[in-house]
Amino acid sequence: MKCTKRIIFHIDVNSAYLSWTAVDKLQHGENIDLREFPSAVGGDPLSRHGIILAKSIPAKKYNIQTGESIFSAKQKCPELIIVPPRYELYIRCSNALVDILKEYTPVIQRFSVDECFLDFTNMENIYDDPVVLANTIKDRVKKELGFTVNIGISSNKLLAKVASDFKKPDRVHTLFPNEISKKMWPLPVEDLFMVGRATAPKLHKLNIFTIGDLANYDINILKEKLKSHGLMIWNYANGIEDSKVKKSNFINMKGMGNSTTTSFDIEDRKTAHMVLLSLCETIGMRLRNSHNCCKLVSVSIKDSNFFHSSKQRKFYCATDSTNSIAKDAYELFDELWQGKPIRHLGVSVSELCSNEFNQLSLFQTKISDKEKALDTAIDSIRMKYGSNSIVRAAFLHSGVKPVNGGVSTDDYPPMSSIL
DNA sequence: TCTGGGGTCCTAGGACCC
DNA sequence: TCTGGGGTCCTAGGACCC
Repeated sequence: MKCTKRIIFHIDVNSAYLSWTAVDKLQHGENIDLREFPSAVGGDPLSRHGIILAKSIPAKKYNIQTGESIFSAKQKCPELIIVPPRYELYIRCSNALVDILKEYTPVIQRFSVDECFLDFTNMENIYDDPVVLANTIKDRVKKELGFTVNIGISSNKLLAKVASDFKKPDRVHTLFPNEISKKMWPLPVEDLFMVGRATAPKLHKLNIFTIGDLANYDINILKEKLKSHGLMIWNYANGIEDSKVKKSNFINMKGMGNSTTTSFDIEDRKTAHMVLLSLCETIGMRLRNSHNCCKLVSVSIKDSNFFHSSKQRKFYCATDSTNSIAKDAYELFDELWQGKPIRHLGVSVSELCSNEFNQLSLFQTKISDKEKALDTAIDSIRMKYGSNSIVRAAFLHSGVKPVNGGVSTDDYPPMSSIL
């Protein structure tokens, strides 16, 4: 069998949320460029969303970490500039980037809002040098869109992704198999994809500190200590990975969820139910929008001490009705909740199936045609006039947002944590 | 003024069936 | 009548990613 060498790019927007805000401000006449100052995108602490979502390169010098509280970031750097997140802007910027990338290859996987994989295998007749091509793309994005990207090039997705994480910003790096020992093995093991907060200390205990240590470790011991995860990261450390660059879409989506940290602790069942309903509104819309039904509903609670619990239940009849999902969510919540003050509530659905052949269960009553028509009518009003254009009476004067999570009318694909 | 939200996959224990 | 095991499904929790 002929074995052609694959050419994979991984494109990563540098400090995406922050850069996109910076560029937008410059385009709207502001004369300071946030990227040149210690700055960050962060939520509002008053509504208990006060964490750092993205930081500038100067902010990085103060050891400010994504995910840490704004409070602690300000202690590290009192002059840190904080700007609020703007998700609609990010989606627009992400789409603009992908529009450019599509001109170079149709084989694109959107891995998240700011990362893509591109496949250039068997295209050497069109592009003879991948590094030249990557520089062309990088410079064009910078010129036309105003933000910078890093591009990693290799023969598989894992190595391309590691390469794009090398020196930033505005760079192209290669990491082909013959460069692994020189460029990847000296890096700390926590720089490897899938070695996170829990795995790193376990590896340190085994005297593994660099990716090279991991690559050359006894695979049998790793498998014994870390099960299948041990084998996977050992393969990664050796550059072994062969997943395809796959077009992401709603068809292979496994589940969807919606959750929120409320601005105050919830202490009564009625308010909790209302928040659950507002979360179900968005899930129902997204299900119907993607022509899916779900068979499993799950509710999660984080109490004011940050203690998590969850409960799930299977439907024997797949549904996309907001009301029936909400009804199940209420029941699950009532069985789960111990009465402690609630900080965060979530609803998620999984075991999705197409809504075309909706099998009716013998044990559950049919969702009435009337209810279906109502969901559809509400969806179209919200698509047209916004998600708050139509609101359930129960929410009036309640202080609870009637629709939580917003309505996505575009086709921005879901993200993934697996290659 | 302390700690978000949205995904996927894996594991372990118990139920249940043969 | 001294305690089997294999398989599958369900559930809760945890790990990882962005």
